[in-house]
Amino acid sequence: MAAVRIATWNVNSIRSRVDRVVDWLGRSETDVLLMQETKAKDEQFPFARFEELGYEVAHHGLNQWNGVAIASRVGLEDVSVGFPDVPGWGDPAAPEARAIGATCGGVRAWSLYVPNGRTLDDPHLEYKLQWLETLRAQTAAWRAADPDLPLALGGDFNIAPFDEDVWDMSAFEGSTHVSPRERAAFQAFLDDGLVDVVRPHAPGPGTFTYWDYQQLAFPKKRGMRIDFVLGTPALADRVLGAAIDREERKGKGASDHAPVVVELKD
DNA sequence: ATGGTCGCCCCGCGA
Repeated sequence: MAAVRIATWNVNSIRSRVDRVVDWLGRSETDVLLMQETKAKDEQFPFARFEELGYEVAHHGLNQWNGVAIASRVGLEDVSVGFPDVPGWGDPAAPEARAIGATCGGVRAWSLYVPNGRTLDDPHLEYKLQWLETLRAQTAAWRAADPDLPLALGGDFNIAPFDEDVWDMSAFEGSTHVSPRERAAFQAFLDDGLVDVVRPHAPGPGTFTYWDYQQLAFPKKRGMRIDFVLGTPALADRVLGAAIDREERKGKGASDHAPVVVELKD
């Protein structure tokens, strides 16, 4: 088999975006697509549109708010959802975090939608931080059990880890996504030895994955880098290249996030 | 052209 291409994409509603998503899949030679914000219940997900292209799909969506999915044409095994020990997890009424994992082509891949946090004084921010710490500890446990695990954590982290990851820090004073506590929660993954496998291939500043729909943010280049693929060393060693496909942010009917693509050698 | 939110299933709210 040739190289494996893994992508993560916050699609902002799969039902409103499915034509664009499957068109992109057909063109991009992506083998494993991690999707977030499908905004669909499981019974609403358009599985057939992926299956007819040769992809298996696993979806985890409890309500209209978020929902995550993995589409793979290189196998989809050992699917699991969620982190049950996180408060709020599994509450169907919670418009909050979702996670789904599977083994695809020998890589353990997770599609993550990290809680937004809303505002610095909102209880959802504490939930976000707790959720991230639970994920970090879980990831560390998996790695302790299998040091050579090729693991990819892909998704919308709702954190801009460095100043260069937003267009203007002064516009984010008092905001979530850039606060020291959120950045520390992200940095903890890096301190554990996980690697942002995209940044070396798509360096900043001004390299973003998300642009708000409002106020002409995209043409004005007012974006944020909040979508990431973090890999274990066993995965990072296999990275041939990575890119943010900002072309997909263009035009009518675009998601507000661009796909982030990582290519791995066998 | 990349052009002044979008998408939910509720008509406001979260992002």
